[in-house]
Amino acid sequence: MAASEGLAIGALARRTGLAVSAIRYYEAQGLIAPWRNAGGQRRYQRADIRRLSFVMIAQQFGLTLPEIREVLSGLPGNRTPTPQDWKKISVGLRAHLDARIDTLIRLRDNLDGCIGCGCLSLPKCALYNPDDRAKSHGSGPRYLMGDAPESRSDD
Amino acid sequence: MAASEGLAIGALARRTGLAVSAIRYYEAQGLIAPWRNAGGQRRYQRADIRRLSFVMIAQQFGLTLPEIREVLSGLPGNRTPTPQDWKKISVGLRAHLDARIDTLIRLRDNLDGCIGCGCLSLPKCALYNPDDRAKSHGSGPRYLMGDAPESRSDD
DNA sequence: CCTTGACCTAAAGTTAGGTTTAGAAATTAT
DNA sequence: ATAATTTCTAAACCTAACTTTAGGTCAAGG
Repeated sequence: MAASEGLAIGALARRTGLAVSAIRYYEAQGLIAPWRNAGGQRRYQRADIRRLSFVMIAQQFGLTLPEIREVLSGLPGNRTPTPQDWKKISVGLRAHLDARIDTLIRLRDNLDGCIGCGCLSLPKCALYNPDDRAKSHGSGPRYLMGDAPESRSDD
Repeated sequence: MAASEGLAIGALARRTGLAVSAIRYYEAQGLIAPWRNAGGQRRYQRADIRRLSFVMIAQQFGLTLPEIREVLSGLPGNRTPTPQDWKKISVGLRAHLDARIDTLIRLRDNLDGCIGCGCLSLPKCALYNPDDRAKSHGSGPRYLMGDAPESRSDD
């Protein structure tokens, strides 16, 4: 139990609730950068607990790992982040979340308008053009709404 | 151009904007059930345009394909769905959407509360327990928030 | 010293939602 | 009757975000 040797990966895992394999994966994705001890094992700073916590929260908000890496790059590299530093990058998260909420609310309003109108399959239906790409998760269909129907005879 | 022979898969693809491969995939997932013509090719009803449109909209709302299949099972099997039928299952969508919006708003409020408090890594932070599983997309971490930290010494 | 548990790397496997490819058969157009 | 499209199936491939496995090393306790 050396005082200032840093946390081993297992300890960090217990502190964050993440799997050890996930922490190693995050490192491969450039989200966290431990140093190595004499034996080649990873050692982490206590501040990394907070860093990983931030990653988990940002994921709940729907950000991808590359996006989170981008946000984290807003932290100072030369010193341990202060609460102010965290606050600064959290504001970016807030904006992201606001945008997602707005999109969903607009989608819901459109649905309300459509529930009664039976237009569900017309290309002009508002639900088809939420003008945000609604960037679906995963690697979804590339051709979503690619081209217009051949004629205007509808179904 | 036979009158009542049904739509070929390519025609349905053009009408919906989906890729042919996606339509076949949806069939494999039980979302749509065409019949076959004498030569073994798939033929679709005009009502299937609307069915697939519904699938696309539900996806934008964040439902998974199994969930969509479940919702679609609320349609009558013996006849072509009427606007009333569509309206009925759309109400279910609306509920789903409401729940998602509520979750995000609660998440946002928690973030607002946390931005200043610097608690980002404490297990008791509200952001850790949005009590909805916040079911992340993909096959995410199995151990999210699995067990509590060993001691209460925090970072 | 020796054993046990934690750690290491690299590679392969997993899920969701599809796409791509390959080779063959059915349709449609000329 | 051809030629050009479409469509068919099965299997492999793709991305994201991880987990699992295999085989070997490090660290701590007795």
